[in-house]
Amino acid sequence: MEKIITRFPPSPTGYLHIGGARTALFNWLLAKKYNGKFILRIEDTDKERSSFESVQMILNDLKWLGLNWEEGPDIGGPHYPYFQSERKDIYYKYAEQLVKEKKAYYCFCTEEELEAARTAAKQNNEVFKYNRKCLKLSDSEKNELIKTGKKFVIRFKVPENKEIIINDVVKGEVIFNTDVLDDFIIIKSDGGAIYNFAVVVDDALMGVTHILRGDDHLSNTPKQILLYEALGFKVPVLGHVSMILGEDGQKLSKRHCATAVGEYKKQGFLKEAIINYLALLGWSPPDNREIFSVNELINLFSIEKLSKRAAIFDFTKLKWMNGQYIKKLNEDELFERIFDFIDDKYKRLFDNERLKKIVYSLREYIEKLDEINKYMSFYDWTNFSFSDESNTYKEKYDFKKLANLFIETMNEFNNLKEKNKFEFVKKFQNRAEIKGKEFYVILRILLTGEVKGPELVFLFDYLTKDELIKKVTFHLKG
RNA sequence: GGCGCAUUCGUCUAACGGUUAGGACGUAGCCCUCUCAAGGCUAAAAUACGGGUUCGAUUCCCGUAUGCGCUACCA
Repeated sequence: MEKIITRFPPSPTGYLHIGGARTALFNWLLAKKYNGKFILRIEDTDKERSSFESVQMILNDLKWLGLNWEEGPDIGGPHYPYFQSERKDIYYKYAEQLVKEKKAYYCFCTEEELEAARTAAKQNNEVFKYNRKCLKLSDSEKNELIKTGKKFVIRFKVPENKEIIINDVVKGEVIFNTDVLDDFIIIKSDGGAIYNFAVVVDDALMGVTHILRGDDHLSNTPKQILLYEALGFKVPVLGHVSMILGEDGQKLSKRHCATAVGEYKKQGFLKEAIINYLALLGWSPPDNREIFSVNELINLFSIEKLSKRAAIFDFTKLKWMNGQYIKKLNEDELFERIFDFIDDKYKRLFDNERLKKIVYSLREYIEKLDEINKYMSFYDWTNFSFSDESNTYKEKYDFKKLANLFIETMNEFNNLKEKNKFEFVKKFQNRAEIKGKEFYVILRILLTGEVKGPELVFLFDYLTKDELIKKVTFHLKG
């Protein structure tokens, strides 16, 4: 079997979009599954909108997700260069070839002329198609125009009334008639290639065998197939995956939630969770499972299970999945990955060993790494404040008195190791004379000011006797 | 406007002519429990509409509706 070669060709007009990441993932999974090759190519034919910063961001985010490539702009490869902006000559060469074969022609019509024709067509309720004015130009007329320095573009001569059949591996057979197309431009007046031409030349030259991309490209595909055929290239396997939408069914945008992969990283999403969630958005596994490691995804991935439907991005489910991954992390892994998210305040309060254990004790409470600080205050013995929910208890009990009792009792213990903490709690309960569950509510308020939170026993596990006393002392300060 | 694609619980999806239409997130309830989470169990919740084809349609075909995409010297 021929080696599978896939690619991801982002245009560097911003950060890596979550939808782009999914497209990259599908292509990457396909390449990995069949021991193929995954190529990264930068589509920066539009100089106005492209930037080098974007290239950097996109590369970083892809690397962070673990979607590595065998050929690309930073590492090179046999089909160098991997920036389309540096491949101008190649495109021009192939365009000239088409002109020579009379499959394409020079067009000297100005943008203004075309715009006028377009608006005229619109007014008459007609479909605009380029009128092939320049196709009728004689060689001498052409040469004359070129001599005067008149700018020109190269147009592809679209065959008339021909059916183009796309055997899309996702959508199935899709048929277009060439009559809906007009002679589209392949080379701009500045000599640069238009997207549809550049992709075809690049994919063919780079030996790309399978293309999975957003279905916004489906309508471009007949043009591309025409070009493949005209250039004598083999048409690769094509699959158009539906797009990712926001909760209102509109294209996913910042209005809905974060769209940049980098933003998810910043919020404390694990790359495993993002990969897993994205894989399930538009693809389904053979069984009912939902949590998959990257290797499992590589094994299970198949084009046949790609969905035709557009999918709405569900931030809540992503969070749930992220929580699942966080819970699976061991103490060291969690600490390493969450460290940068922890407030310096807490890093000063606890040494790393203790901080690691404390963070681990909170792993079931967070769905994103950046939520950790919200729960860290539970352990903060340098601060205290009553929450609103504790008000009714505040009226019922004298916390000043309880605090004194707490400290008095605590001082009878050298430390809180092992059984001591339970003995202390029992002793304190007896002296406080509060029965059953209510006692624990009171103890919780006394120690944290809250009526809810992580298990109280953690406090006795990870804070020292002195720290607990200091914490309770806040009640005595008026 | 033209062309194309899509349409199963609120959301992601399974069922490739025969199922009580399955799972997951979310929601609600119960259990566990010092609270909250986590976990376990249970419940409510879907085949857009109208025609065919067929013994039988979520599934195949044709319309309609709705949504989306393309229709650029953007990608």
